[in-house]
Amino acid sequence: MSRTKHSTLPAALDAELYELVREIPAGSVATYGQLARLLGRPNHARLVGRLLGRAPSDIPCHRVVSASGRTVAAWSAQRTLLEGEGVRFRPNGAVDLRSFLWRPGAPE
DNA sequence: CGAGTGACTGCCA
DNA sequence: TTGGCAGCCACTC
Repeated sequence: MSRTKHSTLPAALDAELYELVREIPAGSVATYGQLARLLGRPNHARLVGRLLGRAPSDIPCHRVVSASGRTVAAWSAQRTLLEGEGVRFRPNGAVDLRSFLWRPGAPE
């Protein structure tokens, strides 16, 4: 186990998170808190963000935004990628979650 | 072991 | 609608 015994979180958490993000269809977005909740850790939204930052390029982490619909400030390409999938942004620079928020289990 | 930091969230003025 | 504040957890110094 590379992970030290001091870790309070299961090592499988990151693997589950990556699979979850892969389930997000193009043209939809999810929030950090939403993913954290699906993982059974509603308070770990910040951890989700950290894991996504360390996530491999195979993960469409650009489909994850904050609860306000705000994209990563230091990641200008994220907005470009989302727009390329059909996601529209509001004048204030935030995603219109009301229309593009991913709904697990719902038909596309 | 304490303090600071961060791809966050929800409540309140 | 916008902005400020506290709570949250893991990592780094």
